[in-house]
Amino acid sequence: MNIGQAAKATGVSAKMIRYYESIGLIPKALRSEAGYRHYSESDVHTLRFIRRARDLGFSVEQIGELVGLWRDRGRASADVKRIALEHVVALERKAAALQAMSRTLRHLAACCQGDKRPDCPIIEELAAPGADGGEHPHEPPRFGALHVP
Amino acid sequence: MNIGQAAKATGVSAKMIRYYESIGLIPKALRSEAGYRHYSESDVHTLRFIRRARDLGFSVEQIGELVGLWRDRGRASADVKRIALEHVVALERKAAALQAMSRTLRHLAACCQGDKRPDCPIIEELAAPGADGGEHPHEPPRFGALHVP
DNA sequence: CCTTGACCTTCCCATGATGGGAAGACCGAT
DNA sequence: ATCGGTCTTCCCATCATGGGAAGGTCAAGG
Repeated sequence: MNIGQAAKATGVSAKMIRYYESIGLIPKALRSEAGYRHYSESDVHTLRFIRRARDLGFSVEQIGELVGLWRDRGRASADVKRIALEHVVALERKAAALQAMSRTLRHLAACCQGDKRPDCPIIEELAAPGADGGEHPHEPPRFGALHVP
Repeated sequence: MNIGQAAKATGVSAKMIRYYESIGLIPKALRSEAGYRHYSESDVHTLRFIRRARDLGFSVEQIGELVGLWRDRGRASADVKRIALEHVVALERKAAALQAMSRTLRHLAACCQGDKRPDCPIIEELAAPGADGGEHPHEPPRFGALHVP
């Protein structure tokens, strides 16, 4: 199977398959004489595994660990569970951060007339030094970056 | 005020202040003879506005629009509200995506013994072609990227 | 046999917002 | 004058992904 077929069969783009190979997430594919990559059913299986893990928001690094555990018949399910739960924590933290922003904005927007006049509590909040009791040190709430695919 | 002081006063790093200038989000700062950037109270005000907008998750592009509206005394609050509500929609969509992932993983993890044995529903779900009725076209759920700061 | 179109290869660049760091100039205080 | 802190610009890295160019390959049909 060529890379395009593998891509269609797994939902992982050819570009990404090559990328995963380049960073060592998957082993180097066998090549035809002409240099075309060739994929077996087993490779396709692995790629599907990877895609599902990506769909659950795991980073490539985490996926590497998961693939390793998947292959390891002697794995402890505790290791898998730990990775999963760490990810759950990260996901929920990020979701909460987004919802906090959303909530704030919805409240502000609810107070905004939304007409032709310029008065707007949203702009005022952004501009306002309003009651900024010690907002200063601005310890920026630390969350990791997230790419929601 | 030099860039370092402006950074401390606003919670926007000097690096980012230069970056915002380079992409035109803020006008080019006045320079001292030696080339040092100089910031007025008004500039600091703008930077604080920008930081608050970033804290609410607005993109730099949206912030550009918001700053424009802020400066525009003849603005229609409807324009501000529209930008805010579009952002709310995006935020909630992303939060929902994260929570869906989290929920799935939590369910799987709840069924995982988490002991020394290898059996693990998490790994099985990732590996399993399980009941994939037409998962095929893999229309990847389209969300934008998000950087939760 | 040759063309055509679909596919493959590698390589480079871009995204978005941010940080890291180097090399060199400058400023203020001792 | 010297030292520590600060400024300048420039380049590179992140993370996962896509775009596109330039060129090689393959299969089908003329």
